Amino acid sequence: MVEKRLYHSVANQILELIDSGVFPAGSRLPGERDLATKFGVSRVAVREAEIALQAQGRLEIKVGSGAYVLDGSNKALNGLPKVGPFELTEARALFEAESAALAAPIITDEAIKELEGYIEIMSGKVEADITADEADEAFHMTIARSTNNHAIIFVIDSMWKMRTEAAQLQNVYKSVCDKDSSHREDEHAAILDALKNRDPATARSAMRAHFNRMIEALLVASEEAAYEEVKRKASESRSRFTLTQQLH
Amino acid sequence: MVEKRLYHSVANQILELIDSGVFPAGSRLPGERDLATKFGVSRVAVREAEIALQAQGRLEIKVGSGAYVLDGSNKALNGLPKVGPFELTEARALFEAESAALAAPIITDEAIKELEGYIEIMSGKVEADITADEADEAFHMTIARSTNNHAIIFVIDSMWKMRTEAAQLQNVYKSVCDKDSSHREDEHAAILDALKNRDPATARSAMRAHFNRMIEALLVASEEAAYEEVKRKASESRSRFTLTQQLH
DNA sequence: TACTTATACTGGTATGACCAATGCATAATA
DNA sequence: TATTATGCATTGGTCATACCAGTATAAGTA
Repeated sequence: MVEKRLYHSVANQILELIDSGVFPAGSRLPGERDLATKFGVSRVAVREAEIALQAQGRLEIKVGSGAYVLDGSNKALNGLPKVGPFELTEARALFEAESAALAAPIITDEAIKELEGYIEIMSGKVEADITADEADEAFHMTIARSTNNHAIIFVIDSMWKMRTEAAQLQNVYKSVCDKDSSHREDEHAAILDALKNRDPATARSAMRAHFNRMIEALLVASEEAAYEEVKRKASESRSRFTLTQQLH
Repeated sequence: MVEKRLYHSVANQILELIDSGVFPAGSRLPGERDLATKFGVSRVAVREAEIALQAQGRLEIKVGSGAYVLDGSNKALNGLPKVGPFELTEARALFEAESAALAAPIITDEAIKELEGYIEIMSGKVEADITADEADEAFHMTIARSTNNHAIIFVIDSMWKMRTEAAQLQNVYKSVCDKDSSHREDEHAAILDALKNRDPATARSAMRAHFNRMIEALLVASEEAAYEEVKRKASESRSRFTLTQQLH
């Protein structure tokens, strides 16, 4: 990873030390002067790094005492929480369905046209300067923006920026998304259709179905995986989610 | 406002200049050296302030060129988006209702007890080291945590941290919350009751009703207000929200 | 033993210096 | 004249050093 600013690099090095257990939560970091010599940089760089980490909620800096490690086990590099693919998809199913329902009665014709464009890009029928995945995100964000509700827009945008915690989970997630691309078209078309009809209830259920099927695919993929951790999360997610499905 | 670190103060001064229109979006800030002498601080303090603002997405710093103001008209001091009370309550109605529905089947007895405690605190029947408002927030966050879904917990927590953009709107919001305190007890009791019965559908509708009533109160209060801006947002919010209500 | 005090830390801030990237005015060129 | 090359002033990035103000702990005192 290339860092433009030196303090980014220093911050990442500090995070590595924390995550590797050298400095567990609650412990005190070495002084800025020590870290500076240890990393071969000036004290300024260490200060800026620690300030950045403090802003991300990973450190608490006490004057005259030191910098203390906060429990950041549930936080990713970007400050957003670490979430597994199951709970992330579950949350999306719930929230994006409501987003679609809210958007349906008030979505503009321009937004509809935009959505049609993204679907074409995802199908690969037209040339575009964005990838299919980027078009996927744009599709969902355009619906969110159509709610005209900034809180909803922020929330859904945040969920797109969250990343899964573990590498193997992320790989499972990615492979599912790839295999999913065929279904994706139909499901997006169904969502768009409901929006065209300005039908909130259908838009909601179509969006739910979209994510529900993604969860099902995730469950299949995770059961094929060799990791117990993945299987445990799968069963957790399934027991909750199946119940919710029955309610709609 | 008391700032612990100097760069906080400097960052706020820079933000004031931006918000007051001295440096509009897209414009270039004076050099770090100029700002340092202007504010009567060292260049280090200015640098740290600009780094913090960059992390908040308010500035873009280009080496050799300068610091450029990004459009932050929709962002509050804490980095979260500025949202009006209507859209915020609307988003809460949607998302927290789903949160309650998801939590209902799996909420623990311990969490139920905790919720009962918060209700007692809000009613003023018991002494506590937290205020009624803090108990209110704790009530909702406990439900969110009961979903066991970190994405949902993060989202609902974020919405509690959002603040309304304009002072007059905030006052309207606050006064409504105060007048609402009597209803609040009953509504919270209804939510708790549904959770006790592990009934997702009822929990969802009870939570919706809770926020729906708050929106109604907001609309009444805003129509009494003298500001056209408030009235406009009220009508916007009502036209959307009434429709959504019919769907559940 | 209990309390005060001295001292060696810590982070916070300031200053001045130098480097590399940038951008613009100027000069050299086609 | 239009275009390109060049030089220099400005900007952010980094460093070394110094000093200040809290903090914590060991030494000293009652």
